Amino acid sequence: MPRTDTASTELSADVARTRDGDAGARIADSVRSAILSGEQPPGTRIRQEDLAARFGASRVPVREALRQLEFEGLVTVRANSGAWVAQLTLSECEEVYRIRERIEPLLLASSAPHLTDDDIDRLADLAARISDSGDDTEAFLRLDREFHLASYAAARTRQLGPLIHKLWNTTAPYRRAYVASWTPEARRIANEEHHLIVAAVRDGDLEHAERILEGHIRRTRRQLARTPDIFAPER
Amino acid sequence: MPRTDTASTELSADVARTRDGDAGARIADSVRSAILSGEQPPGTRIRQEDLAARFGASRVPVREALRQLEFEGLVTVRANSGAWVAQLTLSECEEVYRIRERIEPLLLASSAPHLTDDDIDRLADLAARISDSGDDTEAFLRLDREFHLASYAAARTRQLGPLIHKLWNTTAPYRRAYVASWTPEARRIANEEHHLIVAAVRDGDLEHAERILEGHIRRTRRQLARTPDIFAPER
DNA sequence: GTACGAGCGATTGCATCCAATCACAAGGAG
DNA sequence: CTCCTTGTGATTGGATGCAATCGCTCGTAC
Repeated sequence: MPRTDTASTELSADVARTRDGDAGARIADSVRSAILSGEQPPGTRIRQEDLAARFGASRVPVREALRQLEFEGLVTVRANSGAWVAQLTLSECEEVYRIRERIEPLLLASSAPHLTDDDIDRLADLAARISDSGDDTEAFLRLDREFHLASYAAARTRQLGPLIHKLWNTTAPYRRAYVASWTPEARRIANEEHHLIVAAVRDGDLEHAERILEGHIRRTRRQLARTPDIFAPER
Repeated sequence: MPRTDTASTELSADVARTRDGDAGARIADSVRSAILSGEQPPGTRIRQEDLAARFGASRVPVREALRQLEFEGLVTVRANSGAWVAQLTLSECEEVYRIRERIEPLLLASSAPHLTDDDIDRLADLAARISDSGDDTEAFLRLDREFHLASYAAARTRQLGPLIHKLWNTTAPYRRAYVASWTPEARRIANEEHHLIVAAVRDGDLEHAERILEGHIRRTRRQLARTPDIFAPER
């Protein structure tokens, strides 16, 4: 694996002799982005020793990292057995979307009043770039995430923000798969909704922004069932 | 500390020579209930060595337990410094309630269709016993929690249920304080709402049940600001 | 040929040990 | 008298090592 190899040297060099008090968090960060980037798809086995070697650390902080990721829903740990990149069933994924449907509008409403005009200009720019991304799925995923998270960035919230971040992350591996399956029409609608959100936010019409966002997420949820094969079998 | 002492012997005896693969979880369970019961109020320092000694374990599983509790929002860990029982500011607590307001109705709606008549009878019984609990705060807290969680118990959900459980837990130490400050009138309204929820569930009117529950939580949230002194100072 | 059980390797779980860091207190300079 | 500095004790962070557990293979009985 040449790719992970370069990553490992870079990271172990970075980690090697620092003692900032939380090596586990750094390891978790790295594993998290590996999962989010699709480098490690759901179901992949994660061995503690491997990670330890990759980071030049012992298995103790690795275990902490795995625990952290477990509570973030990105990793599944089975006692005395091992850890795997978490798999979601279709209904679990729909569940996450139903939750997001209800609380992301709340976060947007908390953030929007604190967004500056510059922030909103940046949102508009992102929305435009998403529209221009054509059928480049990776670009869409990256920009879409950036757009929504930027719209929430001004919220001064210690509970809701991190929670929603977590929900985004747990479904991230699957977004990649089902976004790729969208029709041009579905993408066009999503793009429209982005622009509508920007307009509502700029207008200060929080209720309207909330409603569009709710519909945006709901519509996405209803499209999930179109690609049931990407999910783990129901238990 | 005679009280924690008895607890310690009991627990260490229980834990002593089992190796079921997750001592950390067991330690976390115990610390969690100590926090939820009010035995360890917010702000209490938690020393790893103490816990390790109490459970006859080393500090390694204790650290895992603390991490777990940190991600549950019950404990705050500062690197190289220590762990404390988490403190909430008033606005953080309100945030949790705003979240619950939006997603607990969803959980109720997921659960209600699967509740048997016996389950609903039991809910009605709990609602009655809550009404009868007078001004016994501890009884109210226990029964109220039992009532709501029982109303959610039939939901077959791997994401939403645990999340709401977590939200309940993070605010538990404060519920104790502000419920004690409720007027008889406030309690009476809460009791009414419990009965209304039971009636709506029995009737199969999910939308109505959702609306009452939402109002139930919102009303509670708006009463929080009446006891700002029990919360940590805003940062 | 199939099903069951014992043995072995691989991997995790936990205890012990050492080093790094922080909080606090005492001392000295301004 | 106040503020900064320095050293010491207490506590956490992480590495190493050993024991328990699990999955797998191979052999054996039916």
